[in-house]
Amino acid sequence: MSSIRQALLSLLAREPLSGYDIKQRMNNRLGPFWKVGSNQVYPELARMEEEGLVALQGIEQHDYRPARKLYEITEAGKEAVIRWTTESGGADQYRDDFLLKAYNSWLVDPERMIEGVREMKKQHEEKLAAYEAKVAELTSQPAGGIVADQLFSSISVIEFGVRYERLYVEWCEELIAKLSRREPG
Amino acid sequence: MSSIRQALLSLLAREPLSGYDIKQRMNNRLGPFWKVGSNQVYPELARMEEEGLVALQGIEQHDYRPARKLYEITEAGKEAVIRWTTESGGADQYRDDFLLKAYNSWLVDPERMIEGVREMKKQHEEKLAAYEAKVAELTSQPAGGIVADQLFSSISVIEFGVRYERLYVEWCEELIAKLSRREPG
DNA sequence: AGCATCATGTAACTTGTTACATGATTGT
DNA sequence: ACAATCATGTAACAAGTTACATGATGCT
Repeated sequence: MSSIRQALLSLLAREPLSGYDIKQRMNNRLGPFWKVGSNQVYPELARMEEEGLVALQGIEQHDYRPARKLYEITEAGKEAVIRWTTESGGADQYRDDFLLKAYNSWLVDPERMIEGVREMKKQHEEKLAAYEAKVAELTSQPAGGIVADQLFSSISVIEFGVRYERLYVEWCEELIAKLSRREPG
Repeated sequence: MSSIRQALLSLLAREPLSGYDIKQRMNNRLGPFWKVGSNQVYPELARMEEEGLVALQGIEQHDYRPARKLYEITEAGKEAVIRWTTESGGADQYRDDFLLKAYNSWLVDPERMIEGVREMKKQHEEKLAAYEAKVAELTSQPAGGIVADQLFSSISVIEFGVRYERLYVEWCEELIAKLSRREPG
């Protein structure tokens, strides 16, 4: 099963959404955790509707705006998400271009390399700040019932992001330190 | 520029290799950090040879075995790696199916979810052990000159892997603890 | 007898990415 | 005037995965 499909169903399991909503959720809210384009969202929604995993709940029309096609998950869709969520699968392989660049660090001038690492560090610091803000925002939200469980799940995931970015930043710092020692002078 | 191409060139920058060697290096040595199939390696090598980034160094023939086509990196190839390594690029987006499953944890029975998390934790513990062994192996290797720099680069990358797996295992443990609290009883 | 290893590759298929296309309105 | 936002989609291309194909030897 394709991963976008899983992502869409996971979002729709929480609330009815339009294709546009989904794109926003993925690119802004949880992004840059997962990015998708309209080309993936709309055709996949159509395919899932055909297969009965989602259903068109209705079409909203606000003034002049283009019509919003709201989709909701069906029972079959919910079952599919639950099945996938509980089924066991191998760990995804981690893949990052920048690690490959670090693997090539012996090839290039340390000073040049340090520049690149600093830049990367900065980018991850920004992500870290964004995730931390998001955790704070979600944590301060008082809620009960099913929503509390949803919040708990969301926070767990973003918490992972926070730690991941922290680890990345620390690793960059140490790499810079090590490369500095190698520098002539 | 495709990532496999970069991976192949990064390996060939260190020493001449055959397609088979490259596959082994990626799937065993550094794997499961990065997996490739022969379908990606051989055509890419051929393409890079056409473009003058690598050159056929010679063909080895040991007894009965199929001929080994040894490739070496050219000056143009080396320049391309260095250019790519020093050029700045956006941080890769992190993507992991299991996080999406965690995002759906509110949907499923906590006990079922805990099972899945335990399984995932185990897989990452295994990767952690493998990376730690690799770091130990590389650290104990005495070497000087250019090889020392190559070793330093390799260790940096695997060190990242060690920390990443450690973080993953810890996160799994905490998720299990949190899910346990949610369980009825 | 049957499977794994070494070593090369091809073919078919599924995913993901980049760019294009439309069209009204609100903000600069 | 020009860009951005809302909202839908299509088309063309690039990348990655799974399965297939060959053929000798060594191990169980």
